[in-house]
Amino acid sequence: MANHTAWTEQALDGLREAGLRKGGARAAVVEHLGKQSCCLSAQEIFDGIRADGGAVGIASVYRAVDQLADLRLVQRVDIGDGIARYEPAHSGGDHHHHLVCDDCGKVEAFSDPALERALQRVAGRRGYDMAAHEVVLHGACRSCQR
Amino acid sequence: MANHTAWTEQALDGLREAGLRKGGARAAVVEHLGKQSCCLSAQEIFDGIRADGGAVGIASVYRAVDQLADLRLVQRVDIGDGIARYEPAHSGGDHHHHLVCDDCGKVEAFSDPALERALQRVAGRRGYDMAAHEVVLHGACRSCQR
DNA sequence: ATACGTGCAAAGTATTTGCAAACGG
DNA sequence: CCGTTTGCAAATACTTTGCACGTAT
Repeated sequence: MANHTAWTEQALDGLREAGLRKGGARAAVVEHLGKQSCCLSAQEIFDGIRADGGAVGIASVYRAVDQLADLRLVQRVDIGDGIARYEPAHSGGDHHHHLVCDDCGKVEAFSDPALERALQRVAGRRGYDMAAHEVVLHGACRSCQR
Repeated sequence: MANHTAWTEQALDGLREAGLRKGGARAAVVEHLGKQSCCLSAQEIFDGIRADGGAVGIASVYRAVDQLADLRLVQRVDIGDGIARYEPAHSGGDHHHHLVCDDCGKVEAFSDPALERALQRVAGRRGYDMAAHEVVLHGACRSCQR
């Protein structure tokens, strides 16, 4: 489970290979994302870094997640509230998607191999070289049903 | 295939049942959406109605799609560019999802029963009463690969 | 008649960009 | 050193809201 550190290093490596320097803000964003398991908005990343004593600008957070997304090191997640969220792109087995409760706003993660297979099949059938994909389920969670 | 009209009527019915009056802007949005098969942004709906000679305000378009989404008559689609899109919610067999080419920006629709089954299974397993779901595949389309 | 719907313009939020100073290699 | 990165503030883009007027029922 402690592959957070693993992702952090993989991300820093990826940035270096892309010819990007390791500035303070970029490193702080990578480190903060590496500590999280699920998706965070730019504002949440910004607040989190500040809470840890870091002094970054929100613009740098946006620039960092944008570059990381371009390099496929982070996955952009859109749960439908108009706020972009970002999470480490797990090339390995941690890959997951999201269940959103429209009632209480809770966001849960899930993963399902059959779903992934179906997606691969669809992409192949259409001749797509699939770089990423996103699945969001909306509904009422168990506790919100009545 | 001419269930566009069918959806239009279903949507107007739904609005009436919800106690909403049939104002000009709302009707124009429903009619315009009914003519489309795939997702449109608020701006595109606005432009389309204007092109047809209608005179609506963009605010009314946003209000209309918002109400239609609340009534589950339209599905909100987020393809990752920060612009919300909307399309008729096909309760029937027209249900589909989207393939986005990150290179040329093309958006294609697809549907896959195995995918739907996998989603239902996941929701059931987690005790979710699934109201909607969205699947977006990103990648390079056949023509953009080289 | 009266509450609801609409259009416009102003406000609000999330995100991007210009730029001079700080910094990494 | 020199080009990249950063933080700030201003700009932009999409969406929402306030309000006076129009309209459906």
